[in-house]
Amino acid sequence: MSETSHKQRTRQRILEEAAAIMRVVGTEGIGVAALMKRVGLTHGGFYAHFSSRDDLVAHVIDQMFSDAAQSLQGLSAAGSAAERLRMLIDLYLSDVARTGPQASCPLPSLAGEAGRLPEAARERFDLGIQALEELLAREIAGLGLADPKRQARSVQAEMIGAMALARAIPDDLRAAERLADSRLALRQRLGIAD
Amino acid sequence: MSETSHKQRTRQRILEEAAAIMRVVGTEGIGVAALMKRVGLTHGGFYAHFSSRDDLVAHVIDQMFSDAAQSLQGLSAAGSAAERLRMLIDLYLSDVARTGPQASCPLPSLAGEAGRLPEAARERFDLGIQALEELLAREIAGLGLADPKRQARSVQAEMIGAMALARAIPDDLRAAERLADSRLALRQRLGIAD
DNA sequence: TGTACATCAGTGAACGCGCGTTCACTGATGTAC
DNA sequence: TGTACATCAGTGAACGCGCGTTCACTGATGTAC
Repeated sequence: MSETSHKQRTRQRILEEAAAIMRVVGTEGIGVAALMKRVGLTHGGFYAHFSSRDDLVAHVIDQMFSDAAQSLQGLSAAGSAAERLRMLIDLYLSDVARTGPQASCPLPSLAGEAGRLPEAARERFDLGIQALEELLAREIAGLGLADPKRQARSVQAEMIGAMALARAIPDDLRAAERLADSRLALRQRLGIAD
Repeated sequence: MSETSHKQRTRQRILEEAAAIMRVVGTEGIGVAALMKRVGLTHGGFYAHFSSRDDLVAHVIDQMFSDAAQSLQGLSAAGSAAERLRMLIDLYLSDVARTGPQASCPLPSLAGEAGRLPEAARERFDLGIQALEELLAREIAGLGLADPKRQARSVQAEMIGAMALARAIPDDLRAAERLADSRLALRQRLGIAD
């Protein structure tokens, strides 16, 4: 018998598949049946793992944020605050994150619909907003800039807006250019353009 | 007989009602029957005005952008480029726009789902992105700043991200603070804080 | 080691419901004489 | 001015469909003896 039971592992597979899909198509972009088929199961079994579709969505939001947090994990070790911020910006606004959103931050694609999410999901979403805000504020404080909290919120707004816009632009080249523009603009206004 | 026929006026009423609603709940947030009821008609009559729901959505995107353009119309007359930009930022990121999105820009709430919109709607959305980008670039060029196009894209990203995030935050006070933060940050980095 | 049985993750048919769409009809409006 | 008729915006019942959810059942797994 393993620590994590077969059932727990199945639940996790459902969550990860749902997170990957909903990051692209939104929380209403896929149904229970289609999701379970992707996992390789039938739709009836879904309710052995989640009490309702809304319950799934709430947990998926959590999953997305912990995926994103994990992909930023390696960062904390790097050298100076400036280096860490440059890496964070380049990672967050990378073309990989734009086109293959496997573990990218859910904020850009879901912020617009957050207000209409079920209550539980909305609260978790808000926690995710605050977590990123605090992470940014900590690093910006490390740069010695004035008013790091305000700066962090402004930077967060640009990062999220830039990614949302880039994904909305049909032309691939212009979309990529957008991200490059914001990567540069952010470095410049934080004074960390090397 | 008036210039605009009764039918044309009805069509316009449907479009305006749909634009107001979809700005808040997204393009998939309301059905044909509920929309027509809001207009004071029955759902069957819808197809005398639009060939399908997707057809409506495409025209609604247009409607949203021309509403937003109209609400920025008065701006073009004002004094210096700096004054016009300050007014634009304050209008775009106002609390009125956040809470009562009657004629506010559709970009913040719809950017996240733009990639999944039907083709026609997606293209019109892209035109709206470019129109705002060019408006901003023109004004920023008027300030005499270097690389106004790149600056404009960066500013646009922050404006859209700030509004999307503010709408996603459940706490009213924190949401309003977000907007105020970005209004100030934008003025500062454009060098137009009076 | 081998058999009997309990457990329970997963199956798949069935449900009620709301959706987008169709269509035969109604009844107010405005023109023709 | 008054009547007869055509037009057509809007009505509302009906459709097929996919959704979230339920539930009686299956069959593989692992424990008891």
